[in-house]
Amino acid sequence: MVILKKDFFKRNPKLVAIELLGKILVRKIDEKVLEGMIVETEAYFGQEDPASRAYYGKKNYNKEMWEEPGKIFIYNVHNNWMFNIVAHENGKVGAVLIRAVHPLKGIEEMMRNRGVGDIRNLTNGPGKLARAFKIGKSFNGKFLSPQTSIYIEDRGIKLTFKSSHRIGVRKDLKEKLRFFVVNDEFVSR
DNA sequence: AGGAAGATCTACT
DNA sequence: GTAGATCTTCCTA
Repeated sequence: MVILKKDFFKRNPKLVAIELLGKILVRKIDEKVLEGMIVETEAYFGQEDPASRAYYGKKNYNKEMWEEPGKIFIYNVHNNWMFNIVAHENGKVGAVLIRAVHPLKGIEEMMRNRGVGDIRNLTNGPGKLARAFKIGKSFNGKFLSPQTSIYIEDRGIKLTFKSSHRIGVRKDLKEKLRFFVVNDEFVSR
């Protein structure tokens, strides 16, 4: 039961994306605890990556990708908040997008936040999980930690995973940078 | 002011 | 499973 710290994210985003699978996303809201196991991620690099938010250089809306690993990076797409974690080696740029989690605890609360009764539809997409966990723009630029009420735990779970190309992007790199757990019903699509 | 956006929901063939 | 409309936020590449 280890809380992931900055060092974990201070590596190649691809590696971080892979190792994030099976980790537990924990969110505390007042007395309530929400937990979900991460089952789908995508890695994004800096200016060399045409699908990355950082492709056009440092802007107001993406500057977090240049900042310290372990920070939360949030942006909006079609009225959905995307929950990313800054991850890169020293002097580089990058982030990992959490695309889906497997709900473990606080499921009723997630249903309330989402306005949905079907558990399979609760957190199987980036915008959905953000809504279920009540994650919005206000967390942008904050560190993952118990103090900010969002953090990630390692409980030693290891799972088999596969990779594919990233979803929804116009131009992708040759490399496959989406990673997902095999046989988990909460993987998106 | 206009448009694009790494998505989601609904309503179907 | 796929198609089309549409929620809002943030940009002007």
